[in-house]
Amino acid sequence: MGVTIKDVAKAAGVAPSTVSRVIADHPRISLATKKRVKKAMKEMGYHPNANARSLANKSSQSIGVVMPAGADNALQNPFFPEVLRGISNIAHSMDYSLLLNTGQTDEEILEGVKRMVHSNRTDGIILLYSQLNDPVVNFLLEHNFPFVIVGKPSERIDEITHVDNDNVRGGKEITEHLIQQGHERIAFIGGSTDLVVTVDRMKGYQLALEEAGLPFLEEYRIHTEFLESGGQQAVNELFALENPPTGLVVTDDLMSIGVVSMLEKCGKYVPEDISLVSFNNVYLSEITRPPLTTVDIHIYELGQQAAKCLIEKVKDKSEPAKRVIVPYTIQYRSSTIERDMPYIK
Amino acid sequence: MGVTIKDVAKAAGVAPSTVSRVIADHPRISLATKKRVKKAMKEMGYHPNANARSLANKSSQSIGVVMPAGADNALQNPFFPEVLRGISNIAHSMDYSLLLNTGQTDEEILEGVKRMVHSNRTDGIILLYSQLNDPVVNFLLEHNFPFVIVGKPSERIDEITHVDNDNVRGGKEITEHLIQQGHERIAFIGGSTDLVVTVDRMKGYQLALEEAGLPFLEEYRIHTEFLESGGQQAVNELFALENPPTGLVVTDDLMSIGVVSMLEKCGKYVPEDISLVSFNNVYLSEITRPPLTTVDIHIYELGQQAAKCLIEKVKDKSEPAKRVIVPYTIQYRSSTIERDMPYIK
DNA sequence: TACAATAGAGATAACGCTTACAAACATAGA
DNA sequence: TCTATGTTTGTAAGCGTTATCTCTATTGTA
Repeated sequence: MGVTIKDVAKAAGVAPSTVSRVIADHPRISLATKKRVKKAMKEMGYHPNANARSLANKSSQSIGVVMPAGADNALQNPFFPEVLRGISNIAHSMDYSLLLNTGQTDEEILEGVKRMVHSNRTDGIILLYSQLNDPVVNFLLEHNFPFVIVGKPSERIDEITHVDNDNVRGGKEITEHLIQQGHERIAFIGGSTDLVVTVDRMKGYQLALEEAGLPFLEEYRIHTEFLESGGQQAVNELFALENPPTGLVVTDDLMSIGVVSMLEKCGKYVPEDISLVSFNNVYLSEITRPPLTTVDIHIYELGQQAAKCLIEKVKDKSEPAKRVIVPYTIQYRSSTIERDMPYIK
Repeated sequence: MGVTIKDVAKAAGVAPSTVSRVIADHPRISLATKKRVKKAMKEMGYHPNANARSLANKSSQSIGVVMPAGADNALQNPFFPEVLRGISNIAHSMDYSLLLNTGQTDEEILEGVKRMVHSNRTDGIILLYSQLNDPVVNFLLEHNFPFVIVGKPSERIDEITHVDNDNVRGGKEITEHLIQQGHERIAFIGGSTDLVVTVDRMKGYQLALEEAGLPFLEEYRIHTEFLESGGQQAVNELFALENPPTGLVVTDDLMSIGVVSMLEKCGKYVPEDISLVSFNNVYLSEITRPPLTTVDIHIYELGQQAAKCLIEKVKDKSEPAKRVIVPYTIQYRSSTIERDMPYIK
């Protein structure tokens, strides 16, 4: 149905291989024929067939993007469309297509990745999450298939190209902000400890506490997804403590919104009764009430960098594993407030 | 590098075509050889090359998904990951891949779609938005390329398969809820009128007002993106009116959160001072404060249906244009409150 | 002037798979 | 025994590109 390279060749009075060379912008081709062929291509509305190209080239000019498994609402996090935008931006500018992979379960994801890789549909893969002992990572590593992780690999970190923020430092700095405002009882609310990002941010939180000589208390740590009503209960318990916290470090803006809401149910207001700091700086954190003081991790750029790294790696398989740290900035807004009450033993 | 069909054929002592037939589950193949070939495939770790397949088949077993242009924050709307999940679910189960297309501008989008179509990389396309006079739609229509719209086409509606909610009725019903609660001065806040969904929901709003004998006032309608600070100003103006509204119909949960926040800046609280109803029922609308009374449009199912329709259409091009209406439900939560104050002329 | 070097373009063989079409084989009916 | 019929498999020609090799002019050099 479509116009093929042969049709163009015939029309331009050259051989198919010549047309191919024109497409590839081969140097050994005279300006005259180049023009003639290009004209013919335009006139006939010729567009190369990507599948044929991929077959001959053994390269698909497309990169796979893997979202975490989510039967739950985690995927509703604006983080994902935003990284996608960043990735898409670079991919587009480099003439790569995006192949998306999602799934309800980890097995489904793995299966999808296997398909992508084995079927030669993609040249490389970007993982939009990083969790402990991920079979997908192992698979990719085993097959020596180019991939990059957005986030920090949970193991074999030196072998895996990844783009990340310095979440430990970010966690530390944002916690310090709370400390500087006079808070001494600061709790931590984060997602699953299987997620590397949670662990890192908590490390930063711990570091800040230690440096300030504040205790790092077990009962001040909550790990929840806020999908189950368990979240509410955990928060309740936190404030039923003898010495409830006055400051909260929450690892995600979306989660923060849930927390603010839960607190209010208990009659606690942010920031009047309790200060809260958060991570990601999605659009929401600006329009919610109160606007959140949050670590802006520059999601869009994370995506861009990931795409860049991957394409480099795809073009030259011998490219060594790299680590790109996208600097964060802190958005100071109004979810925290000065506090001078001293720490009560 | 990879194992090819020939390798398997040799190993199993059959011809390549036989292997191919085994893959395709061709009926005219003896159980014995089928087993033998399958065993060989497994042992050698054979996986068909998708590009070669697509080339021979003239079908790529993959569907393109087009997100709206967004240099702005509109894409951070949880709507998108959610439809994607729905689409992905069906696609996966039917062994289709997902090709994603985004872009900063409308031109970029169009260009991307053209590439997808011309390069034979995709068998069909799902549009995740519907706007007035969309060049993408025209292009697809012109080329008679299978596609479906999530939403309502702005024109040639009978020629375009689309899956949508009854947004007019939804708009009407949710507005009626406000009216039943005694509200008589109800304003409307929505996105651009270029978006069909905005128009439809507004129509429903208007219908409800008219049926209840309430006036449909120009000054009660705001169209904004809430990205520009213009949003704040518009809301200010609304409440500077002689008779400010006591009820608000907002076309999107994300927008609602912005509105609630803006109102609070003006010292107005939802639902105490003003009731608010909304659309979409994303996860956020449940965890925000107050939890929003909102029209649940079943985003996930929209995605599923769209994928199903597209795949049908792809498999049989002569499939007529269809219209699938996913029923909505209303989530009553606590962003509205009874009001008995009568309408003041 | 002769001969190597080189630029420009054609022929042809992959790339891995599908699919008529043909061939081989077995079975049954005459 | 021989043809007719049906089942199972093989052969080979694409699908649309790219890459390699070859051939012919043309240019430069001794």
